[in-house]
This record gives sequence, C-alpha cells and structure tokens, in this order.
Amino acid sequence: MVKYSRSASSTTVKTCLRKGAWSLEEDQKLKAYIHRYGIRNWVVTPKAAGLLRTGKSCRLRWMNYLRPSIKHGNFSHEEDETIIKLHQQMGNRWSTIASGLTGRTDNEIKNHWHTNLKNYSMKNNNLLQEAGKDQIEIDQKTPPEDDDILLYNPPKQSNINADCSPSSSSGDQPAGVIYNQIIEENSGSSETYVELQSLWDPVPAELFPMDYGTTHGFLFPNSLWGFQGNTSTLASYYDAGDDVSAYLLMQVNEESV
DNA sequence: AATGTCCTCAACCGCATGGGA
DNA sequence: TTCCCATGCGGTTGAGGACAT
Repeated sequence: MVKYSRSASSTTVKTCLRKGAWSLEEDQKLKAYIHRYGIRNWVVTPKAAGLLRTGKSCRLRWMNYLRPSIKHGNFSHEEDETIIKLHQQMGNRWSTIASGLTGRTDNEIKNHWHTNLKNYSMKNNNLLQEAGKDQIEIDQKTPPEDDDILLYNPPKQSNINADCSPSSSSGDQPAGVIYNQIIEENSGSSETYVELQSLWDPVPAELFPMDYGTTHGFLFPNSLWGFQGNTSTLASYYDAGDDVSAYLLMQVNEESV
C-alpha cells in the first residue's frame, strides 16, 4: 500500500481516505453537518457529511479544533499555573487536566506542556528540592511570578496571535435571521446559516432512521426548530458535547414556552 | 540568499474502556 | 459471560515555519 506523507492532498490509495491536514472545505462540511445534525455516530458522520475521512479523524478534528467552545490562542499565565499544579497532582492525565481548564483540549495541553511548561516545571522542582522540603510546601502555595514562566519560555513571535485557523477567522457579520446570529455568536463559525446550509449534502435516510432522535436523545433539525422536548433530552444533547445545538435547543425551547 | 537545525502543534496510531447484543 | 464495536486517551510523528549560520 502506498501511503503518502501528511499533507492536504495526501490520500491512502488502498482506502481512498484522506489523511493529513484538513482543508477549509472539509472543515466547513464537518461544521455544517454537525451544526445541522449534531453528534450521533462518528462512524457514520464522515460518510453522511461527504468527507473522505475516518470517523476517528472527524471526531478528533471536531473535538480538538472545530468545537465552538474551544479557546484558541496563547495560554494565560493562570492557565499555565493550573496545568502545572494539576500535572503535579495527577501526572499525564491530560483529559482530566483539560477538564480543569475551560476551552482547552487534552491535545493542546499536552503539546503546551511538552513545548513550554515541562522545562519550567522540572527546573522549578529541582530548585524546590534543593531548598528543602519545607520550602516546597511554601512554594506550592505560591504560584510562580508571571515573569518566571516567561524567563524560561519566552514567547515566540509565531505564538503571538496564534489564532490563524481558517475556521476561526472572523468574517462578515451575517445579517437577518436569528439562525445566522445564533450560529455566528455561539459556534465561532464565520459562516452564515445559509452558507453552511449550501454545504449540506442530503443524508441517506437509512443512515438515520427518523426515530433515532427520540431513542438516543438526539434531535433532527426539523424537530430542532419545532422543539417541544423536555430537559432530559436537552441534557443528553449536552452530554454529546454539541454546544451549538444545545444552545439552539435552548433558544427554541425558550421561545416555545 | 541558501542551507541546516530547531521548535511547534495538528494529526495519526495503538491500546484501553464502556456499553450493548 | 463473552464478543463486538464505538469512543476516548495518551504517546508519537512529521510538515511547516522560525531561527541560526
């Protein structure tokens, strides 16, 4: 099997699945699909969304990059301190550490740790060990000064204003219908509802039987707009991690009350 | 300007886990 | 209880940009 290196145009010949960096079009397709249908089954998602990706790849892209609640850009000193503290407590349990920070993914924290924080933490620990056990207890209660972190890890120019992702670029404010505003304000997406809608491919009915929403706690767009559901349905939607759709549900539900 | 080296981070891989049949 | 499958997690890779020579 010929396997090309990671690049935007790379594919695996045998499976015809794309690998490597995601294109803007792929991002838009995935976002459009999830905006409309929510997250149900990652295995089905790429096929239904018209993507030549594995479900795993789609999940990763969504969870680590496209998810509206993701915070892009530099880590604050407060976040650095939190990561260092949590890492001292629980080691490389990145997903657990990520749950202690708002809008940061385990992958992002892991990378940030290895590139910026590890050296600082090791040096800090060595200093503390030299200073003795009593001093350790004192210092653990006293976060390092901001400049301490910068001293070990001066920010590179490339890290400043690092939010250069195509999906997070700010576009023209959509005007008009509430759908546009909701998507824009809560998904981090620059596309309007209409623009996203133009990317939607018809989803074969056999992939999602119409009772799927009720049996699995998910909602289809038609039921979304006319939502009359209860809070348990909404809660399960939140469990699915789809912030946008959950917000849309709340909006519609509030209007229907 | 050209080349080499280092660094960052998005994405992949393999394994673990949990739930359903 | 066992098996299968989808999802989650953590380690690792490598493309591409920044920086040094």
